Amino acid sequence: MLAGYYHEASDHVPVNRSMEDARLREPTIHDIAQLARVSVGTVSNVLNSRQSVREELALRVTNAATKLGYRRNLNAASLRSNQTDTIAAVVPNIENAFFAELVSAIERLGVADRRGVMFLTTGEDEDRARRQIHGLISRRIDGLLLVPSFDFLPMIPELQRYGVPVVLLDRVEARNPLPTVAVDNRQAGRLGGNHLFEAGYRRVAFFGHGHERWILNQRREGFLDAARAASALELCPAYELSLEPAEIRETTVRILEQGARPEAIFAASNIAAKGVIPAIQSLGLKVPEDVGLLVMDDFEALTLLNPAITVVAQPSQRIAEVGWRMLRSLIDGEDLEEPHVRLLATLIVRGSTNRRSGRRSGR
Amino acid sequence: MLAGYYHEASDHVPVNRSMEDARLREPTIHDIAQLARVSVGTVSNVLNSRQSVREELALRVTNAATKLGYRRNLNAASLRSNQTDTIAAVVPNIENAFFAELVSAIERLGVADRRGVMFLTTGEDEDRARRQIHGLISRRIDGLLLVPSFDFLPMIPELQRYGVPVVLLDRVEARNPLPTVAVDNRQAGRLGGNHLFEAGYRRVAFFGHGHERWILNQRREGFLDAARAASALELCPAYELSLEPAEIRETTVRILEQGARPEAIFAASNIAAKGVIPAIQSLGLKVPEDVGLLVMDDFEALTLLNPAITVVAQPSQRIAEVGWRMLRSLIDGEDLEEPHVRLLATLIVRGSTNRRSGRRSGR
DNA sequence: ATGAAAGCGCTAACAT
DNA sequence: ATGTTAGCGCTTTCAT
Repeated sequence: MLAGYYHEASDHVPVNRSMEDARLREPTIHDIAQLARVSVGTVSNVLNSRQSVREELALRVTNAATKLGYRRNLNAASLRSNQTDTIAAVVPNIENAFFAELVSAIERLGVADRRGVMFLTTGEDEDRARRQIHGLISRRIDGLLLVPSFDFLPMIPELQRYGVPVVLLDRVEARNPLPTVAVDNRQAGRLGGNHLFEAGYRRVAFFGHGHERWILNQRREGFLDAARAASALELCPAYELSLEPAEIRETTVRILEQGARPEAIFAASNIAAKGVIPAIQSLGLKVPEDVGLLVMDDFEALTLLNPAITVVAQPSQRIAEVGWRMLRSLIDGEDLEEPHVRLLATLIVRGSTNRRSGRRSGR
Repeated sequence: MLAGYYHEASDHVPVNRSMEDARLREPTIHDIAQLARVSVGTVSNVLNSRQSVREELALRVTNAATKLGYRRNLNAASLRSNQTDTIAAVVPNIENAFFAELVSAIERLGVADRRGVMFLTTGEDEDRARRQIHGLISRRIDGLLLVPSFDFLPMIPELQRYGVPVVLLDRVEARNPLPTVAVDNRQAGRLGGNHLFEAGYRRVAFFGHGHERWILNQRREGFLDAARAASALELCPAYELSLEPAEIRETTVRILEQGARPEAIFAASNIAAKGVIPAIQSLGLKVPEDVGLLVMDDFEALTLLNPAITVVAQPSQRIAEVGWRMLRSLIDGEDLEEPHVRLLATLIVRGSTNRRSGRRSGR
């Protein structure tokens, strides 16, 4: 044996790798062990601050690691330890500002928590979603935060088998086999409705789009709660549900042109808003004098419009935080005290629902 | 040896892991091999369609794999093969629509190419960026697409040492030690300038913001090229550079209130636009009659405004495609025929620069 | 407290 | 064409 991997004494060590080429190869804990004259076990313990190691040895190890420019090979580590320090977040897309915020918040949590985060989008495509999740299983991620954009039920047994805990975010129904975190959509609808009725609007049209019927219904119920409370129910019959994005614009135009034109519009999602706003503009109607406007889901364009649009905002940051905490509990094998969390939406009043003062400058 | 890894018959098959608990454990290629009565080598060959395997055996293997619900352990595979089938994309943030598009495009390429993509953002924070990249090295990713938002030069030796090829996107200077793909910012500035001057505007103010001085200068040079060509140079002295987003609004107001008010504004980035637009609104000026507006970098809000805003758009999709192709070449050990690619920006004319016809409805 | 050695699941080199 | 086996870099168990 020509050039022992360890020093000459021991002899179960590769021949073909001496210290010389440790400068060329990616350094391993063996290189560190050799340089610091300790065993690989000790190196591992020091680097992961696991067991108590004599301070002097620990110093030798960290010095050697720095000197060699060592970077832990997480693939090797997780092969052995069965954890990857990686969690994944799957959302429908990131062009939607709400998901972009959610994803950003999750990433910040990951950085703070020293865990890697893998983001994937499904593009609302079931097949792609399936492949993405298979990829995640192959990478043996520690956990998954998922905004369902497809029928994920068939995936549950597989995820379970591979020990991947899942927390569902945002698009979740009442009863769910997995833990969930979402906004209270009924409260959100009520919040928006109350504001409109309190602002003096009576005949209010409610527009949604049809990606998630169940959520939309919740928002609508909340809106109707508010209408009932304001005794405005009979005055606001003009609401429409589950329109496709493209249809929303046409429908809005049609409804705004009819005899008893709605005094205000509740756009129940940002996609709905993108149909409603051009419709209002195309008719040359002024907001908020001719028609009031309230949108659910904040996004940047709404603050750039003149007047800026009043919104009911989802607490994306809080959703991320609570979801993250729940997922961590599951990863640590703890039980969840409350597997279904609903968070409150908040109202941000801007110019578009200021009925009394009429249009004001953008200031 | 009490409990051999392998079982009695062939003597190298697990004892403590019989077929029974293969239903409980995560299945491995050993389980498949046993069930299909072939060797692990053959299983590996079939699953990775590497060598020619007799069709009957191949079928037995794939059947067994399906039956067991097998998912390849990529960590183990890459430990051995030194490739992870994963590339990473690092961008400053994803709230910026341009980066969101870039990231989405990269992910689509990843799906098509059957590679995992890890996204990370730096939040323009150097320290966070460093940690993110260390995390990527620890995961031994195959390659990196990076939008620099920090001084990445010190990271290059480390990335090189760990054999991670890098392609820089978007924010890149003239001479760069790494391959780059970006829009031709000078051409983009020229394109926007030409359009404004051709539309009849003479006194045009140019606003940028200061995150990437070099890029901004390029856009400004292009704009000045156009001014020179239109002999409008002496008529448009009012341009400002490198303002912070917050300042841009104030500065815009100040300049629009001065005597020889600019007839049009070229907002050289989407961040600049977010200062310029509220400024124009707050003065009650009408676009495009009182002042024309052209923005570099398309984003959604610009189409929702009335009139919609004319933009010079970056080819985010193309940038992603070219960057991806270059990275793949590097991963495959090929040489790049052209390491610095510049792509053309495109002009999208909307209502905000239609000087002659004045304001029109949003249709 | 430290060292030795087994082995995680896979690929690749080699043998047949 | 198929089987056998070493070993990737790490963690972990067991000795000491």
